[in-house]
Amino acid sequence: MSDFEPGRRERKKQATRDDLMDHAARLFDERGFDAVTTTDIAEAADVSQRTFFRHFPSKEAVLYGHADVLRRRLLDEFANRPDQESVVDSVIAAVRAMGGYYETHHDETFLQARLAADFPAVAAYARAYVQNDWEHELTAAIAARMGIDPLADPRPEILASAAFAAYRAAVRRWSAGGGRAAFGELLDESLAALATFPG
Amino acid sequence: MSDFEPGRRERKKQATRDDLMDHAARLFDERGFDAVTTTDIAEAADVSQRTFFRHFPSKEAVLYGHADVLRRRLLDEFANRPDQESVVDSVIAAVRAMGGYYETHHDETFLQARLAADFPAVAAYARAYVQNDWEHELTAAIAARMGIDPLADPRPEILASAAFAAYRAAVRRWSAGGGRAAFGELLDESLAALATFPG
DNA sequence: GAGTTTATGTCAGTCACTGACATAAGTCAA
DNA sequence: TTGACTTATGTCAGTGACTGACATAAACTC
Repeated sequence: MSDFEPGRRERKKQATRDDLMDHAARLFDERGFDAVTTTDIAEAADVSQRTFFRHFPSKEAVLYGHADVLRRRLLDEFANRPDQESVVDSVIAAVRAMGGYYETHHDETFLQARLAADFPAVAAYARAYVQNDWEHELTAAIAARMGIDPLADPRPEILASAAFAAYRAAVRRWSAGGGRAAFGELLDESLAALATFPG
Repeated sequence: MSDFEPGRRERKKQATRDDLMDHAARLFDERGFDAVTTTDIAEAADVSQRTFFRHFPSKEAVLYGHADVLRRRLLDEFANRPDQESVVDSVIAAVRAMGGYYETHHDETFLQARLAADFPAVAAYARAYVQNDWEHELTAAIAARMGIDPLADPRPEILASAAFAAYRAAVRRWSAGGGRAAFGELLDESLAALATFPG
């Protein structure tokens, strides 16, 4: 299938990328976002600062290096929902599919939430790049499923945006509780409000 | 009332701020966002670059110097809606109240839309700071009106987020049409999808 | 083993943004 | 009017994110 065994070059590249992400997370955790420079991260991973920026387009991006994994979960789940299901229920299931990542990657996701709460630049990046990307892709998928043009009809965008608002509300509650609650349950509670909107 | 006649110092400060905004808009319009430096803007307004950053926290912010005017319209309109009106209708009216600004300030708002379409940093700022702020305030107002805690109940955030998704959809259609359509009508069409959500 | 591709290092540069200190203009009271 | 104060601005020096250009060595291909 698509899981080709990559060559040594590709493996080393991935290893460098993972190293950068790991050391960045550790340093951000220890000192906070602002007190860590991209040079600090690069040196911790034993590469040049230039290499850091070849792997990540910004200092914020290294914190969300797995965003594409979540995006894939979202879109795969949506695509696999049965056709007869309502679009809202499919959207709920798709966003719900992202929730599992918070339980299997607790430290990573909780660090993201903590830093987003403490550092406006992190929150802005998450909102304007990460979530915006997810929302945009989900909007396109919804429109395709509905057979309409997302540029002409605002409904797909509204639905996707509402779904991610529920997602953010769940993250906020989870983060406020110290990350101890089961994220999946909070997300379910939050998404339930969608099904009964504007309830 | 609150419209005190400000003193000369305050008037000069406002004049400097307005100068910065005007020259920034002109330069952005002529050259695009990236090709204008904060020093360019400061020099055009005949002040130091340091003064630019005393008035605006970032290069992006000068483009949205009137965001608080729109925020006020949003919140004032929401607060003035009759109590017996449904919350969704009040939200629609509140967002609708922002629409008039696009007609009285066509060049300014169209420039914002054009730059946001062309420069990711502008779009990110608009989304993560400007709209996020409006959305947050509207969320708080909705929660107060509903008598619930916006941190515990996701519904206010979902509603506010859906409303601004409709707003963005209207801006996108307006911008794509070269700003020639009546923004208020596009916004009305977009917001109509809210009332029938998830229609 | 030769030729090609590419991930990385090095270097120099731009520019957004900030703290510290000095100054002049505006404000307010005696 | 004068004098004390507040504050908007200028100047200066600095930090750090991010980028283009060029060189090199490792990995890949044939």
